[in-house]
Order: sequence, then C-alpha cells, then structure tokens
Amino acid sequence: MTSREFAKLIGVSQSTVSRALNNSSLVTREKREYILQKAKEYDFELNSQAQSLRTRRTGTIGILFPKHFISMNDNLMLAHIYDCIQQEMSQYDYDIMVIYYDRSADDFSSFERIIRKKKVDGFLVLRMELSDNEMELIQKYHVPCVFMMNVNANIRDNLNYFFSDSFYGGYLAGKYFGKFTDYRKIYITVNEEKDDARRRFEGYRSGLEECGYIFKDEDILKCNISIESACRCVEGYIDRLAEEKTAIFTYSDLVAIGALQALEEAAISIPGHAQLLGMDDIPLISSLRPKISTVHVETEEIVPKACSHLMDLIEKKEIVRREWIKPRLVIRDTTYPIS
Amino acid sequence: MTSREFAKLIGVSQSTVSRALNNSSLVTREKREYILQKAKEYDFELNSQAQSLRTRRTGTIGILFPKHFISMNDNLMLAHIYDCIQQEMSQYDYDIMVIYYDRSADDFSSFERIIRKKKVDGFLVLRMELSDNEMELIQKYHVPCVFMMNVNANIRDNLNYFFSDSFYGGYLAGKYFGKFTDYRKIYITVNEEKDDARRRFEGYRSGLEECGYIFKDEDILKCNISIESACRCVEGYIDRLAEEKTAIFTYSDLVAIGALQALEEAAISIPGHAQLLGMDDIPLISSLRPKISTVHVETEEIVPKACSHLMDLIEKKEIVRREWIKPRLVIRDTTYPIS
DNA sequence: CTGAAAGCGCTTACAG
DNA sequence: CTGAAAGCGCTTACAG
Repeated sequence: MTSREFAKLIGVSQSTVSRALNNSSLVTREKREYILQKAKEYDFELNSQAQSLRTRRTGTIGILFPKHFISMNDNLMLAHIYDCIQQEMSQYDYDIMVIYYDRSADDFSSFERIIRKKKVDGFLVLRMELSDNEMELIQKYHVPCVFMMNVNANIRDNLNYFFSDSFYGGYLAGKYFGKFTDYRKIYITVNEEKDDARRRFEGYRSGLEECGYIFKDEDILKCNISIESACRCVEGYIDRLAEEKTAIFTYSDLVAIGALQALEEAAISIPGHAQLLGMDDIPLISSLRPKISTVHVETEEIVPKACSHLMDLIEKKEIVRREWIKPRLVIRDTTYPIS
Repeated sequence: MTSREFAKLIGVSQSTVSRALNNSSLVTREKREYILQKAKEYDFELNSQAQSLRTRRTGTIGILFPKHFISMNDNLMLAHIYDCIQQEMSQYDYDIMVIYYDRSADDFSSFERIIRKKKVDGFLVLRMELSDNEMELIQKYHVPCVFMMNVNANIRDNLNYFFSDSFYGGYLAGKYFGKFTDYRKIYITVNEEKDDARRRFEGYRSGLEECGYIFKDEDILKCNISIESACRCVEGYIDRLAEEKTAIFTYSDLVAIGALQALEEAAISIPGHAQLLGMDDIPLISSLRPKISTVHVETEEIVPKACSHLMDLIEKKEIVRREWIKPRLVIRDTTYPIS
C-alpha cells in the first residue's frame, strides 16, 4: 500500500500522512494520533527506498573496518567495537553496514561503491590507512566520517576523530613496569597495525625512561596479530625468557594470550618470573585464566562519542571534533599489584 | 550527476546508459564499453536509492541473529558464522545488515521495521524462535528467508533451511565416548538454546545407548552460554569429577573452554582423568592450548548453500530446499585418539 | 494546519 | 538495438 492509497482510505491527504508519520509539528496532535493508529490498523509503513530517494537519507551508517581485518573471530577487539557500535546506534534508529576491505576488487573497493551509490549516510572509520583515492572520495561526496579508535597514519586537517591515546597507554605500561627494576623489559609488536603499534611502543619506552630504564631495541619481538603467531614468536625466544626475569608488554590482548600460552608451556612462572601486560581489554581475556593484566582502551567512552558526533555531522552540524581518550591500567593476575 | 545529465553529456539516451550500466544484452558491446569508460571518466554511478525504488531490490540482505545473542564477543560461533556469510556474500555484490533482537522495542522489533520498510531483499535467519507475529510478517510480505544452522523450534511447512544435524552431532559424541567404558558420561547443556541443546543431547544419549551405556539424567549439568558460567558450573561439580573418570560432552566450545578452566584449576588430568569434547569448532579453540576436541559443525558447507539459495529465492525461483548437514568429529588434545 | 503538485533518479514497456 | 515517456512511493515548497 502506498501513502496515497492509505491517505485516501483514511480520508486525509498524502501530505498529512507523510507529516504525521514523520512527526512533523505541522500536523495537529489529534490528527497525528488518528493517523498513527490507522497506520497500525492497516499495517501501513512508509517505503524507505522512496523516502531515501527524496530525502537523501538512508538511515544506515557504514563501519569501515581495517584492511588487515579478516574476521570478527580473528580480531576480537574489532568484534568488541562492533558490538558497542551496534548497541549504541540502536538508540538512533540507524542500521549498520560493515564494509570490509575487498582484496579481490580491482577498480572499486566496496567502500567506493557504497559511497558512490549513496548506500549510507556516513561512516565510522576504524581504518586510517585510507588511500589518497579514498580520501578524495570522502571529500568529493561530502560523506560525514568519524575516525575512531586507532590511528594508523597522519591525520589530515578537518577530520573528525575520537582516538584512543595509544602513546599514553604504552606510557602507563612503561611507568608501571619501570617500578620492577629487576625485570628485563620486552615489547611484542605486530606487523599489521604499524603506526599504532609504534605509538604504543614509544609511550612504553618513554614511561620506562622516566623510571630510569633504557629500553633496548633488541627487546622488541615481532609477530602477526593472532594468538598462534604470538605463541610461536615467544616460543622462539623462550630460552632467553627462561634465563632472566622479564616484564612483557604486548601490542594487544590477543598477542598476550599467545605469549601466555608459550610461557605456560615452558613452565615459566607468572608473574614471578615473567610479568605479562596486554592492551585493549577485550571481553575474552577476563573470561580466560589466568586473567591477563592489561591496558584498558575506553571503547565504552569512545564509541558513544563517535556515534553521537556522526549523527551531528549527518544533521549537517559542521563542527569538527577531535579527541584523544586516555586508556587506563587494569591489573589482574599476570602482573604484580601496584604497591 | 543524474543518468539523464550524464546521458546528455556523452550523447546517448538515459535508457541506453541504464542498459549499459546494468549489463543488458540490449546494448551493443561497443556502446556499452564506451559508456562504461565515460562513466569512469566522469565518475558517474547510478543512484542506488532510485534503483531500489524502481526495481524493488536493495542489494542488501539481513542476518537475523538469535534473541539470546548479545554480542559477537560473547557468542564466538555467531561471529564465525557472520564472518563466513560476509565472505560468501561479497561474491554476490550484496551488502549485509545485521538485525539484533531489540529488547527495548515495545511495538516494532527492528526485524519488523526492516521488513516493512523493505530495507533488505531477504533474510538469513539464525533464529528459529520467531514469534507468530514475525512468521506472519514473513508470509505477508513474501520476504525470501533461509533458515540456517541451529533449529530451535518446530519447522513449519515450506520454510527453506540448511541446518546442522545437531542430533547426529551428539550421536557422534555418544558413539565415541561409548567406547571408553570406564568413564562416566556427562553432558553440559545451556539455558539459552534449549531446542538445539536438547537435540544434541538426544543424539548423545542415543549414541551412548548403542554402545550399551545408559545415560543418567542426573549427569546433565546446566549453565549459560558463556565461559564464566560454564566454569562456575563445573566448579560446583568438581568433587564428583575428581572422584571418578568422566567423559564430558558440552553443548558448545565456549562451554568446553569454561569447563576446561575449572578442570585445570582443580588439577584434574586431561584426557587421563577427564575427557572433554566441545561442539561447533569455533576458530578460537584451535588457538587455545590444550586444543579441545570437538564436533565440527560444517559452517563452511552450510553458509554457501544458504547464501546461494537465498539468492535463488530473491531471483524468484520458488523452489523449497531443506537440508540437514552432518557434523563430524575432530579429535584433538582433550580426548583420546580413536583406536 | 492542510492539500495539490512537482520532482527525487532511476528502469522498462512500448514504439520504432 | 535505441529513445521518449511513464511511474516507482515518497517529501516538501507553495498556495490557501
């Protein structure tokens, strides 16, 4: 049933139906209520395609996932962020579309296609390594975009973002481990999120330095962002870890889980002989035993801010907002309590 | 730029532009190629809202998640299924919209809203406990729907589905554990997915029976579908588990992970004193140590079948397909190898 | 506050 | 094979 038919059926004009169903103040309360009630009675709902065509609003936002992202299962932090976004957006009556990076696409990435076809009203971008091409698209089509969580590249002007302060997160780890003077400090980094991993490390190094510890570059281990890879990485280093007391800060919780497995396998006592500190604080690590200490990234704070600001941008409020949100330390079982 | 403007610009009619860009055979190859090239040159793309309004196709499908589903993080099996679907659908150039069950909605669930507003062309349903109301909506709006993975309720006529044969999965577990005559058999079930958990159990019992083992109802443990809950559940039972050798089959891998933690905490040797068998085979469990033996649900087979069939239904091919896909046993570290 | 009318940008039956 | 025209179902400026 179209709005014209429905309008005729209940004896008002199509315009009034539209106004009532869109909560326009141009319609009297009584009339609105009458129409709403009739709409329910006749199961009438406005066709969203036609609405979109007219209003240029789709009621859908896109989440642009990082390039290296393969699956929710492999990157639990992204799954967590996704969950938070979904929950947050439900209050705005917006639907969500996830945009993966499409390796197979030659000419158009799905991101490009979705922008050009106007399938979404705006983007939440979890990926900073946008190509110049993609950046241009955003500019050209004036798509509202809010960048969030992790920086991966230089931030251009007039971009909106809510980033987790990765440097500060690392700094907290450094200041904390710096207190344990008899532990050799290690950092496990990942290949995928280079920029962010670098920031975390720089913060770590700087925190340690403030405590008088000079970090040696040879104590950086490298792996991919998966449990298995981290486990194998630490296994390859296990003799040195067995020799002396170490305090290991990892790029992410997932890496920490892998490291923990290798340490347990080698019967290295935790936190006695090796302390282990993850980063992100994904839900999974508080389910696993031992509970891994970590640097908590304030997803709960970042996501609502990013969503609400994206809504503002879509409503054409042209303010630019840029914020760094500070992580905090969460001490659990794999490090010593703060004295 | 509209297709009319673009057409004028390059000296053809709007109809021809539309045909060329939609790969219609009614346009000569040369003309098509000319138009495609010009489209690229002028950055022209058809507006998908207008297309949708005309064709009644959105190029988007919905995934209806179970009611008890809260997050990708809590239910890793759903995250896994989601990953598979996303990967599969990319070949069809369809976008995906996840529909959560909205507890807060009084009158319209987001499922209802999305059906009525015609925001998607069809649904992949991971939830069987649809209300009568929702079932009626599907019928009334003729929305193509493919049900998949786990049954949770009675299956009505002319529904399309690709289900994992939960009974058979349990049966495999039963036949397998049945060989270990000196182990007491346990089953850990969950509150959330009652129907499916029941089927898995019935299969288990029947497999055991074939081996001459009569399962006692007191050996059913109950928890929620989370690692913590499963862990606490097994802890509460730990004395009996310490007393005698047990073979524990769990509703899901997540439950198995929780059970494993409790067993390890109590220093019960695995698989010597307790054998443990999960179900689903989520990616995470092959990352964790020890690797948990499990009943592998053929997500890789089910998802492509369901997606491809949904595409068929959307193309108005009115065939009904219903299939049960058999799981298989994957023996890893928490059970003895099959002799 | 209400309605008649125009138009959003496409696709496709129709005529040639 | 190609083009002119109608119409998908809305919203909103305009007139009253």
